[in-house]
Amino acid sequence: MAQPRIPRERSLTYGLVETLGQLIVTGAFATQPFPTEGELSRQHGTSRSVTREAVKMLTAKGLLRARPRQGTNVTVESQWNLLDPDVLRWLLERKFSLQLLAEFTEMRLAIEPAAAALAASRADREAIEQIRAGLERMHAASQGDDEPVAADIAFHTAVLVATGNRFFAQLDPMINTALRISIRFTNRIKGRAADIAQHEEVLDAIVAGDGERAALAMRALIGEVLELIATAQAPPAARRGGRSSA
Amino acid sequence: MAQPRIPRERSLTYGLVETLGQLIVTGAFATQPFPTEGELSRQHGTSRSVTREAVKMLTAKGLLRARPRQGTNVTVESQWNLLDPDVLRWLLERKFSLQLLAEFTEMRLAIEPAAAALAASRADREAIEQIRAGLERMHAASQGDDEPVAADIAFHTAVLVATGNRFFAQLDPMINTALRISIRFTNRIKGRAADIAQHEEVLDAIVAGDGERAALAMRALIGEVLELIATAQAPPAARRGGRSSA
DNA sequence: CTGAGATTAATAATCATATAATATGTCCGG
DNA sequence: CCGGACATATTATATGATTATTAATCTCAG
Repeated sequence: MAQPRIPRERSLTYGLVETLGQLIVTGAFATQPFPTEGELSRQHGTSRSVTREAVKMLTAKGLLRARPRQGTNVTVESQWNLLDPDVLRWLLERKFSLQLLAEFTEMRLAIEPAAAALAASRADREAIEQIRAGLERMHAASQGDDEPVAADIAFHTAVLVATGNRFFAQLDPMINTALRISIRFTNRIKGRAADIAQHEEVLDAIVAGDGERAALAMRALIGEVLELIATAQAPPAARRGGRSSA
Repeated sequence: MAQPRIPRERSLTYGLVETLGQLIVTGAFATQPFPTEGELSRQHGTSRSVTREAVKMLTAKGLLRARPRQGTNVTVESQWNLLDPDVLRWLLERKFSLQLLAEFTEMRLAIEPAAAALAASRADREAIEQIRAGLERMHAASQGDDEPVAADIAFHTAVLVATGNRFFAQLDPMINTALRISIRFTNRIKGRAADIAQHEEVLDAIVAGDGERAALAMRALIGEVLELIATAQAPPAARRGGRSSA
């Protein structure tokens, strides 16, 4: 009679959202129709309440659309809300593509230099301390005393917050999510130590209140990432010794 | 026994989301605690299912947080997802502030010039036709033959889509929502006819494939809006004949 | 008095079931 | 061939009961 006491770090509903979200983005329902409410409940052993709420959340993320009698359907990919950290994470983790990573980096190239410039003109002492703390974590990480990915993310988050602009700050969860996967990729290509100096340049410019220089430094930083991705995307024939792709 | 047949354009759940969302952003629960599940059902005459699903959607938008025993609470404003069109609309319509509008425009200033540059380098014939169509609607609107707000929005949407970058395209619903209110404001300050030429410059640059010029033109366009807002925000003493604010 | 640990109680989370509303297709009469 | 009545599948809504979680309270040894 005693339930197995499965400790779940999240509720049943969120667990189901996670499971279904990953299935959807990987195209599990591209050929077969999306299950009906009752079928979902049976397949995943959850009540209809839980099922319904999970479907509702996925609808809010733009992945599903439910209508009476017609059933629940997966929407076309262009309607998926990439700005939602969950959706973005599912795509990058379960259906990774350099193309998507390139598009994401392209957007960072628009956002973050502007954020650095705003930070230079407006960051208060506390905000600058946060940026500095991120940089110091990167230094520590290069010595093996901190987690390099977390350190890098802390730096970029601090810059976004330092803008004092709520919209830039709101982009943080999404950028953090993608950055985590992005770094995983770029780390395989080049060492981290090299660009700590570039991050330092960004901080210096912000402290000096020089928005233009801060933007340029940030642009250089992200531009390099974009180039790395573009290189990896280039047809293998253009690279030495690459395996032919077909 | 016949139900009153109230035609509801949206479901009960979405109606409740709308109602509660507006109440939350206007601070209706700043002093009093947020009602419990059962109380909400009674107050709004909806079932617990509907109530729960509405709460879940507002949780996804970052406005609420529900925990057993503690109840459901309104989160701190910094956690509200401004990138969600609903949240943004509620804020701008029900709790308008020039400060928020300024921050939004600041972000457009980062996004849209970059989008214009990308469009210049990548837009295909179809995408350019969409931008041109938007511009032509603006012309028509200046003659009273179209809706000026819709025309302006169509133009900016077309540029975002023309980037071929899914992230820029995804920003569209949010920018559209805020633009609708933004234009309502700036229209009160200046006539629209003046800046059609500037929009034309953006299109010309994109057609010519000149990303830098396209970005500059777009930046000028949005920069003017930001200046308008900044002027309106300036302390009344700095303006001629303004009423004292206290 | 104090603090750690056990107990209680309030509330969301989940489950189960029933009814209503709404599209979608089918069939029949014209 | 067409249009409307009707059947049907599925989501939407409603309701009551049970379970899990956790803040608050109480207990009691120190």
